[in-house]
Amino acid sequence: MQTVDEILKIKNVKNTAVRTVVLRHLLNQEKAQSLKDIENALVYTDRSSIFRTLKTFEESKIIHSIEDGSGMIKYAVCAKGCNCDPKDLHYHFYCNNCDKTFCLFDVPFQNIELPKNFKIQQANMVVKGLCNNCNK
Amino acid sequence: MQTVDEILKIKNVKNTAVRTVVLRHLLNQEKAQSLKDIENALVYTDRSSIFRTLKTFEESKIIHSIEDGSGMIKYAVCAKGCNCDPKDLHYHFYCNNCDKTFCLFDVPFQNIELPKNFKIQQANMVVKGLCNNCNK
DNA sequence: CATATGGTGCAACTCGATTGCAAAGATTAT
DNA sequence: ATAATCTTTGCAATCGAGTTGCACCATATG
Repeated sequence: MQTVDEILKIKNVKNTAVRTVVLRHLLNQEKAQSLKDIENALVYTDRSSIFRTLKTFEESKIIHSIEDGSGMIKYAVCAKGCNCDPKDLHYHFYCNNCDKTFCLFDVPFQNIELPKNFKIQQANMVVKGLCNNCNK
Repeated sequence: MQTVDEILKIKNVKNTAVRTVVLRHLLNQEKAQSLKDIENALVYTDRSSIFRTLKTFEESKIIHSIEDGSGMIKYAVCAKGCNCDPKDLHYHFYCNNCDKTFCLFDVPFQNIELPKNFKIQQANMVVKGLCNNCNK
């Protein structure tokens, strides 16, 4: 696992107090986080600062966003070397029971045969169901 | 193509003025519609009535919703025989240029090997890029 | 040190989604 | 047919995630 400082440096994003604490928080999570999640975890950090930090991180491809249908956009740290290209796509899993969203980095992403002249640029793939913890 | 009356009857949903006009509108579209889209098209029908109609239709599996990342939930009529089970899943395509969302009924949905003990119930799969009309 | 650039915190605002409530319409029981 | 009940509809208000304006502060640059 890369450190906060390493990631910011590689992605050419200036290190600040808010950015450090937000990125550290994201790195420590096993599930994708919403703005609200982060806000609740970092009580002393302002919502709009977190918001802008997330935008910065997303533009710099430090994190990617996921629309899991919960009504809130979730964010997760990109895998090392990720460039958010189609080749970096992966599935996400949303647990209907515990409301967690995971990146399924290990599930191979299959090429989709699009209709003629359709061109893929990104994708938001969310599988919903029960996670290993709730499927009992 | 089934008629409005047939669909409502099959899905056991009472036929009303609003339901008829909303479903007819949805059947006539080639792309998935947001609440706003429908509202704009059906000027004389109240927003909240359309909203509740969509909820009713979704519960009855007359339509399915798609989160395409545009910030608005889109709705499309389910294919005949669809039960909104995993077997009925299909990909959606969101055009980054013209903002249309299509159901890709003809693209085979590939089985995804989930991690151990994860169970699929539904999925929201959105491929983003350029549609055949905009990819020129 | 002076100035410019960018980050932060607060408060306000936007807009899609949702709800409360009363009126209108449909259904069922008497 | 009429009364009682349940459902649908329209209007207005509310909710909440996301976003922005602005003033202040921190850091970098000359």
